[in-house]
Amino acid sequence: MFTSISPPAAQPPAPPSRRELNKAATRQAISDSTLGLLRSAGPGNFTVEDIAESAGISRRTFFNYFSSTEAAIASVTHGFLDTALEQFRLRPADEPILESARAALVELADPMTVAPMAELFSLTQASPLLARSELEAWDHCTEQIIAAARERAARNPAVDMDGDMDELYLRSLAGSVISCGKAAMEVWFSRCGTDLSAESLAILRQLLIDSMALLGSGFAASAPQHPDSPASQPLQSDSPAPHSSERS
Amino acid sequence: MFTSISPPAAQPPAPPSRRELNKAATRQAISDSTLGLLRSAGPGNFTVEDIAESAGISRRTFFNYFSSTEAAIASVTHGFLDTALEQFRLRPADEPILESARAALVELADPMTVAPMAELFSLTQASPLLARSELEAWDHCTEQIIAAARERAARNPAVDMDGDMDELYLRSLAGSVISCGKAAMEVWFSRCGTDLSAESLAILRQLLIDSMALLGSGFAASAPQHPDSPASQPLQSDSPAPHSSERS
DNA sequence: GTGCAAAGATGCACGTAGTGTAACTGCGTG
DNA sequence: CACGCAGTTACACTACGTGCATCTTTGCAC
Repeated sequence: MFTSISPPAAQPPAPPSRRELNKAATRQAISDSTLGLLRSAGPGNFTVEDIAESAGISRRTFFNYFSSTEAAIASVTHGFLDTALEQFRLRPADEPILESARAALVELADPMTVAPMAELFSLTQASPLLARSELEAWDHCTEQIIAAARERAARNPAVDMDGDMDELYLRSLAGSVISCGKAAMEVWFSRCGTDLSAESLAILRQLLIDSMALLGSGFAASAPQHPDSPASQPLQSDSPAPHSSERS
Repeated sequence: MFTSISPPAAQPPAPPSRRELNKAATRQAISDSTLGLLRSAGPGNFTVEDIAESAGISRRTFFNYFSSTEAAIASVTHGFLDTALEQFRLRPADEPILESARAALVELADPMTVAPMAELFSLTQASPLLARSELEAWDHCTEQIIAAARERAARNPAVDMDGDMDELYLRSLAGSVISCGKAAMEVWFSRCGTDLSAESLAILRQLLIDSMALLGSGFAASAPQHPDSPASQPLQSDSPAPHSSERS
């Protein structure tokens, strides 16, 4: 993937200037140092000055990149959710949102992608100090999904956007999707910890699929009385997943 | 509908001791002073010392009650969500969770209950500073719902709790319910602002009902193509709640 | 009432978080 | 090479949150 000759004009693809590079490197160094201290010292047991020293920068510079230690830590979550959003955005516009979400989430069950998240989960266990920025990250992702879904609908005149209903619909759906994805992640971690083996990732995939299926089925309109009926049809990850649209 | 609120509470029926009373009064004074400053100065434009002075206490005492200004502000949201949880908990144990949630949420559409929330919404508009504690409050409510639902299931041997599925089910459902309730509140506020008239509350009720219906129907497995079909038909609270389309 | 013990409020000090500001350094450009 | 600018750094300052010692209030027994 050589982006040929794109001097400094293109917006996203080719600004490999020295300054941008240094900035990215510094940002990464800060993030790494923060994670390192989180590992060695534990949450709440190190200061911004420690991070700065570890990253080889000044305390002031840290705040030029992140507004707080929590923000630096949450950059992991942001990166994780950004890949999900990326996947979501390049789904076909006429696809049901739930199906797009399912597809995007399943893409996350990849070693390189979940590894940082899994470690973050393990490091922030029983530490409400860090929960704040995490919640913010998920909430931010919700807003992004709303924006993406709205833009998708705008490009898709087939669905009539009744100005009255769409706002509630979009916000409810996006929030629920995020909540279910989060729930799947939480259950997965509580079950598999930081295990990144193929079986563990398969479980994660299935949990994500199941949570989306629960959402799509309206949670079976009741309690999970029949483990076979509501959402556990063993649909495997890469097969087309017919996804029978269950309308009422 | 007078819920016959007797002066003391249920479990702690007789602790009107002087100490408890003073503590409650101080706590309320702090909360009031904080809200007052939020009104007069705006978010981020006053310090803990200002609150303490306004409440007639010392700065140190403030921190004996709240860990931060945000926490003091979020006490409003906590109170709001606590009433919802209270309603949820006294629903019959054999009722579907979604229906219980719907009933509990509709109870919130009461002037005395929503008034503080509505004002908080208006005061914290465009202020991400306060969003953190708000998110925490909603998240805390989610955990409470999970706990309540789990306890309910434990007392209801009819539903078999498959140890494998229930965790994902509970977390997904609870998170989705909260997300939808939140979405309804947000839409309501963006539409009605701090209007607490009967019509406005009817709209809120209907939004809450609609969001739960969306959830129960699996979001119609698609986009809201038919404004009449997806979620608005079955239940009307007590007023037709005329839907007026306004678009930006 | 008086005395006592515990709970709570207060003042003080300390470390840390963020932020404004001005000086400084290295990269990009003419 | 020199200039301009993005980015870094040092410094100062306000505010936050907490530990600790002290003082005041409350509850209780006598």
